[in-house]
Amino acid sequence: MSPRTPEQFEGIREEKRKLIMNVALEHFAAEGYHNTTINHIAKHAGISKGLMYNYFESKEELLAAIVNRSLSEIVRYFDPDRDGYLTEDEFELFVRKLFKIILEKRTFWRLFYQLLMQKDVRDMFLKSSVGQVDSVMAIYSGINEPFLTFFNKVMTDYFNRKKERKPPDYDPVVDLNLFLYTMEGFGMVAAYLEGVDMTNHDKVIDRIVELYK
Amino acid sequence: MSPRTPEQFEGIREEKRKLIMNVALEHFAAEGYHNTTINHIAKHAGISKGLMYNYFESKEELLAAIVNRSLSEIVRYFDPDRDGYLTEDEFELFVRKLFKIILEKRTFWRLFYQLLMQKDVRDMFLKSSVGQVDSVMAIYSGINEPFLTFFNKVMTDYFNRKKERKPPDYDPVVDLNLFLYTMEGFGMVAAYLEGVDMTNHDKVIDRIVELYK
Amino acid sequence: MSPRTPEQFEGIREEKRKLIMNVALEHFAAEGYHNTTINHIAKHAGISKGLMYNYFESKEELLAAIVNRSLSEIVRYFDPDRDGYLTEDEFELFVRKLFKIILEKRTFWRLFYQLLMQKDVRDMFLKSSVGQVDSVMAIYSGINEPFLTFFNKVMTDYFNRKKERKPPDYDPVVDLNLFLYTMEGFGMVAAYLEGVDMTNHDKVIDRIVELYK
Amino acid sequence: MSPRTPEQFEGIREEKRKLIMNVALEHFAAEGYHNTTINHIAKHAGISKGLMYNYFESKEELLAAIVNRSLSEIVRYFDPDRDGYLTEDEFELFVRKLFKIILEKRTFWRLFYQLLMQKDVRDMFLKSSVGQVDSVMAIYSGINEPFLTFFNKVMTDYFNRKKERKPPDYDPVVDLNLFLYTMEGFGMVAAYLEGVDMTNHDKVIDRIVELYK
DNA sequence: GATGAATGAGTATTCATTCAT
DNA sequence: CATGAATGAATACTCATTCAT
Repeated sequence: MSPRTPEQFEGIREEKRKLIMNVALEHFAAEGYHNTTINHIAKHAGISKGLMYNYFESKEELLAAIVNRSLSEIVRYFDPDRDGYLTEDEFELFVRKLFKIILEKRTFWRLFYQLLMQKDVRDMFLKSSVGQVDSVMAIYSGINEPFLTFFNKVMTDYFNRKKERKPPDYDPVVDLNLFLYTMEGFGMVAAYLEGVDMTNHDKVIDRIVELYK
Repeated sequence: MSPRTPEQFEGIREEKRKLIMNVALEHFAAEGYHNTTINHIAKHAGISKGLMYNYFESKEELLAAIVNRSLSEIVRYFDPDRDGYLTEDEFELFVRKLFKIILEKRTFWRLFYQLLMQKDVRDMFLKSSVGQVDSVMAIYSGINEPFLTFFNKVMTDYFNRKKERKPPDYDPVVDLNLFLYTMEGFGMVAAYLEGVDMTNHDKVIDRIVELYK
Repeated sequence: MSPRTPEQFEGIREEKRKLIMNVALEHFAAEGYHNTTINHIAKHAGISKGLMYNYFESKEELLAAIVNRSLSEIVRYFDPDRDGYLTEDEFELFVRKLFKIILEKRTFWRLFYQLLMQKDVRDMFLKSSVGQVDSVMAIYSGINEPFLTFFNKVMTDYFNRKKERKPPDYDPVVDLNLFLYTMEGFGMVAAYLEGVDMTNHDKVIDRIVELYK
Repeated sequence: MSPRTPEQFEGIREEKRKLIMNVALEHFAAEGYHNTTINHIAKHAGISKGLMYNYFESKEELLAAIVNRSLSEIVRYFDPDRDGYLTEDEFELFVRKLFKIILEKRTFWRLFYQLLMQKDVRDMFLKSSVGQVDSVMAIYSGINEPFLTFFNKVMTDYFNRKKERKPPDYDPVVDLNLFLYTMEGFGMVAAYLEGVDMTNHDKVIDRIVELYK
């Protein structure tokens, strides 16, 4: 019955924010951003519409918070030693990690690809564009430019170094592109095919590692 | 001064229909289906809102008409001799054709991927789902089930036959999946990266053919 | 192949007008005035929307034409010798005629009662109101004031004269009102009850005659 | 400054609902259901269009709420001891009550008859139809089937029993029909004739009681 | 903090009517 | 005479956002 400390209040606030974001992610991913009403989210989060606006300035800001949270998480997930040098084994680890996170966070990816495809929403995030690395990655840039630059550099470097182990006609840029296409194609399918049959996706991963390591 | 003949009317209708569909495709692809208002389309097509409804029963029907038109075109595009047997050279031809159409119809694909990502819109088209072949293809099924079944069969057959030319540990299902992922990833990137650098995409195609032929 | 004479043209025009009016009546009565579109009528009459406006200046005018035609018909139907004196036998004849026409022209009455109930439509017809005689009759006034005045006078006169044959407490105004209510209630039920059971309506008529003759 | 209690909210809701329904009834009755726009109602109720939809899901639902409220009231009004037996005095009471309510709720009846006459609106309410008892009553059935069945039974029973007190050629079905026609005719006239002269309606009631008791 | 009543700009759609041919 | 393409004002309904309590 003793009055709550400021820390407790802060804790409660943080919990509520998380709750709202989780509920919103669920519905944004399932029904689409435009089709999900604030009312709907509030109701499912067990709070009032008004309170929503106490936690988030707008529907857009709510979306941004969700995307940023998940992307940060992903960036953290790949937080390497940042030495900028990817060994073959580190590459394999990275690929396997990437697949793991794609399959684990399917709900978020469903939302993410959806956003990627809608100009107005994309514009919220996408500020600058970057050369080699592609659109899925580019969306980071609005949020985590340093990571993207880093990723770009490391990957290009890795594929360039492969040249030594490959036939003379080997083109690292082509290989990098193919690798990225494959990962993205997989991501999209994994995110969107409802009952995606992943029984043999282990073999697929092995094959990718084999092809691009 | 003499009244218009039925042929003239038909001509006018056909022209206007095309005009509206083209304008709508442009805007659906660029701004998103939900964000493109009928008003906007009408204005850009230089007609009144009311006339839109003389040609299309609803916004949904307009979208359906656009998608059906393009998909039919694509199906026709791949209309083979239908002997169900894909030789290696036919496979190569098919891949090159696929790339060609992806790059030629980027506007449509931009719309298409967008639709794929939005549950409510997807539900308009997606009726039945099919085993092996993935989501991008599955959307055909609502429209051209026979083609999809055919495509599925032919591709599976082709990759199975490759087994003879490959090492003993070769797994055709894995290879087919990788191939599809790559194609889809490429499609998405091509459709979405605004100024996608396709300077070396010929080499990419060559490499794909090399990998999956 | 000889060119049509002006009379023939006029005849064709008259036929088309009738056709349109009949089709329109059918649909106005069944689906309601506001729910029946000009397009619908034109299509069912086998002509173009434009031509409709060659025959009738507006939807309203079409409705007015229909109502006027039918009411005139009814007025003509009751066209008496206009001596203003209704004998008991003439009264009975009149009642039986009234029932006959109600049952024969149910489609029209359905429309008529519908119009009666909608202020905006009623206002098209109803100009002046009249004392004793009620609303169904009052609607005539906009169209056939003389008939209504006549009807009013004759009926009042008839019921007044009945006083001699009735008990001392007999009130002709009350009786006239009751008579009119009954006729109107019957009219409404006959017009509106889909499969109105009229098997014993002969007995009902007999009884009305018996009561009010 | 303290937040409103749920009871306060409920109170506000109830008041506003009533307000909207009353305003809507007024306008529906006067201008017709189709001619009364949501905008119009909102403006006259002093609220925004949007708020309307906070209280009623649609224009149709608003109408249904109005009709149901009034019909329930009427059913309650006639809620007898439900012994199913109508004595002569109870019949007289019932008739007088009926007239009373018709004259008191003229606005509602104006709407009601109007609805009865419009197929599309009627279909909203009219589910099942019933034998003897007529259309005005039949509209109850969608809402209060038990009451209608009860009414039907009691009335038929009452008129059948009268046979004993009447001449041998007395036909109760005919008499019941006539009675219903008269009541309905009166209802319609009362509802619709703007300045209906009801100065002598007491005598009319007396006469009806005299005729059908 | 918390509520949900209230707002209003926006959106798809309808339909009587006009008019070039 | 005849057609139906074209118009535009009107209409029901939605939803993010505000705000009094």
